[in-house]
Amino acid sequence: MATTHGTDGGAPGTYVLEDQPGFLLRLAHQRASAVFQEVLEGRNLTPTQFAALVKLGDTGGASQNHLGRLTGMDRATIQGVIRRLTDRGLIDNAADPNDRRRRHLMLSTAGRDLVENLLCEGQTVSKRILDPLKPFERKQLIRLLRRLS
Amino acid sequence: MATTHGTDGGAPGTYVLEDQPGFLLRLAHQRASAVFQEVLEGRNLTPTQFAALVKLGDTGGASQNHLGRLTGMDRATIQGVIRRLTDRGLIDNAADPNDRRRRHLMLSTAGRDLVENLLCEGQTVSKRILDPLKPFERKQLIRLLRRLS
DNA sequence: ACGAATTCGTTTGTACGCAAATAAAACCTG
DNA sequence: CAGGTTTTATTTGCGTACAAACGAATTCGT
Repeated sequence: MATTHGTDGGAPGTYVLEDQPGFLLRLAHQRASAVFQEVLEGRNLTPTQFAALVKLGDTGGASQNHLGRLTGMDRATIQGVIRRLTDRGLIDNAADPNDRRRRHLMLSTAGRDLVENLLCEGQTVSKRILDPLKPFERKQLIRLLRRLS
Repeated sequence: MATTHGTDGGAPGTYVLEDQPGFLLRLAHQRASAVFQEVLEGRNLTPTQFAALVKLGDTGGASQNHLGRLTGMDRATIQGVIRRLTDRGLIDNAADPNDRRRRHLMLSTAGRDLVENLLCEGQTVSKRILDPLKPFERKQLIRLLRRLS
């Protein structure tokens, strides 16, 4: 007999929005962003800004496009993100002498200090997002999500 | 010994962006939206618009805020979504006689026809999103995502 | 019944996310 | 080395997503 749930179709006329992966991913992402804002309240930082800062810390410096690839933002998106972080003095934004098309991005001293202080809160965000799951399920979810993209 | 992966922290100074659930959810959601656009190419419809239409078909009619709650959109967001769908003649948007604050929303005839034709493509979208996973993993992922929100 | 609190919808402002067009610089190839 | 292609960054336009403030309508407590 056909169940209402499951991913294998069900009855011909059946389409349960709440069971579709796209819909569930949208809601899960919304909740993740909400948790981020809650934990980093008052920091005035978005998840994408945080990602850009962390990756810039990891790499020690990158071009705008390259950083975008590392953090999953296209050129139009990363442009605004970098502009806002540069305006706040968290990123040093210099022309690349070797390739005048590129902007060489680095964390400023203030940026480096900020990231260092924020990594701990980043861990808290991840823990809170995964809070509804049992430990082994958290690893499962991470593993499955990695394989989706 | 501590591994580089896993959700239980790892070494004190370690924060691997690619292992964080928020970052992975953002990427997965981006990919899901891309698949949606690909499958429904030329339809000029977004995932949220699709969700609103489907839910309006399920319920047979709802107020704007109520529909927003069902589809995970806040008032400001659902407002624009409904306006665009109404402008395109897919939704009938009437004043509620019982409560003059509310707008009573229903699928128009064109909207009902469209949704009926689109449900099949919706199934295709879901299948394509879950394509990288084995069948039992697809059910696992859906189950875990449901518990996150 | 009346004032307070709540709900509904709108509007404004900020920030992703992406398509498409543009300009400048670097590259490749003949 | 000249001409075409590719890469980098910017800009415009549209569509979510959400906070905050607002007016209008309803509901609730007393």
